[in-house]
Amino acid sequence: MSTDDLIGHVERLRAAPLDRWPTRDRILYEAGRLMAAKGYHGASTRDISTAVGIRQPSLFSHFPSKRDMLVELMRYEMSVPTDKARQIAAESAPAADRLLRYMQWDFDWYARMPLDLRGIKEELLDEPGLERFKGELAAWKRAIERIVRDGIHAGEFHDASPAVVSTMMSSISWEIVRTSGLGRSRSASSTLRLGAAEFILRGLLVDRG
Amino acid sequence: MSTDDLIGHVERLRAAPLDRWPTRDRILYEAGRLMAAKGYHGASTRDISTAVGIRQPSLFSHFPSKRDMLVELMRYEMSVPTDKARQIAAESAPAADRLLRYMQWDFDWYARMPLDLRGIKEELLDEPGLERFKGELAAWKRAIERIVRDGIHAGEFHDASPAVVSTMMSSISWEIVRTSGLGRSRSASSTLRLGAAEFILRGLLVDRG
DNA sequence: CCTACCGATCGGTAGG
DNA sequence: CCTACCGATCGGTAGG
Repeated sequence: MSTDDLIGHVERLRAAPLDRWPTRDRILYEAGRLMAAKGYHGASTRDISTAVGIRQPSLFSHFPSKRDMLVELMRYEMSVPTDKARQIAAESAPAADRLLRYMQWDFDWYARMPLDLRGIKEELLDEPGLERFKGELAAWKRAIERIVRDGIHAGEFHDASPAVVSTMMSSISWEIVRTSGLGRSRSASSTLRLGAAEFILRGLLVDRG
Repeated sequence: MSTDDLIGHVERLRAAPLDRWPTRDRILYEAGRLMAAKGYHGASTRDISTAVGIRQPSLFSHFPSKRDMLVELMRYEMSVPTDKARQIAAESAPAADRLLRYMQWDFDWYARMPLDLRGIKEELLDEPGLERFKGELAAWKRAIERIVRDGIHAGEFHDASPAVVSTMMSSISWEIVRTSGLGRSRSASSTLRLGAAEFILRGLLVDRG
């Protein structure tokens, strides 16, 4: 599935109640929830199947292995935002515009994500078969830091460290993953969403509007 | 062990080569490293004992259970900084002073930590027997946000969201845990350490010095 | 999507 | 700190 297909699929899931989701997506939902609570290794395939309401071996007619559930969640967590960051970084609008627009898209993507991505951690990229996501993570970072560097070069931004900015941004996305999502309270994360983008821009802009 | 004892113990570990550490600390070191790489559940007691160079059952003459290794690591990760934050928050110096001083201490604590704390995640607080650390996490947050609120009230700081500030700060600490420590490169984290404290203060201060 | 089942590995104990 | 070993649980397969 392409990035646009994944985005469209998420829209459809958001529009339907959980018990109307295809089994495959319900498996992904419960796998995400349990990996968030117990970690990837701590969430057993029996836990997942019980939550879905099927028997453990039935999982393997939807996914060839537990790892493939993780790979699918990783696409939502990482591949889609990386694609979006690359796309916005390549535009020619002022850096402040691009950075704000990306942050809004990013924070919104995670805040409205119907799957639970809290268990999808960077260390899992060391698991065999997940190495390819390391390249995507690096590409995301490169895209964001390119926007910051553009802004510094154009005199819009202070001479801040691009790495500090990308770090703070991904930390905030992660915090949004942690505090929002289906079934969790969104109020804390909505304060964060608005406050953080403003805070980051305030720290960067030479001319504070 | 009290907070001061833990701080002193860390100083001593830092001063000695790993192979001169007491077995108990070498176990903690390898447990931390492996939990960072594979998660708490993914790091088996056999993995840990092999890394230490002893047999698996020998671990249990140093720790009553695997969970107790986690509890000990949690003390370094959480109890010590919470104590320090509470202490600095209670002082009467200007908020900007206190905030900067705490950030310097905090970022330095994690940057020079000889144990690997990357596997010590907030979700683990839901494990049975670890609930008490939830209170410490809340106390840390309360202490930081009290400093920010003091600063806003005194007119030193903009009317920012205290929750956004504490979130950004803990995200940065976490990033330092991820990028520094024994055997990892410290250069990225030293940029972050200096840049982030400056960035946060710049975003807060009414009068940008 | 089910029942029946596999070999491997888990955390931990007994006893020295 | 060791050897020997425990019952429980793991991810996954066979065959319908």
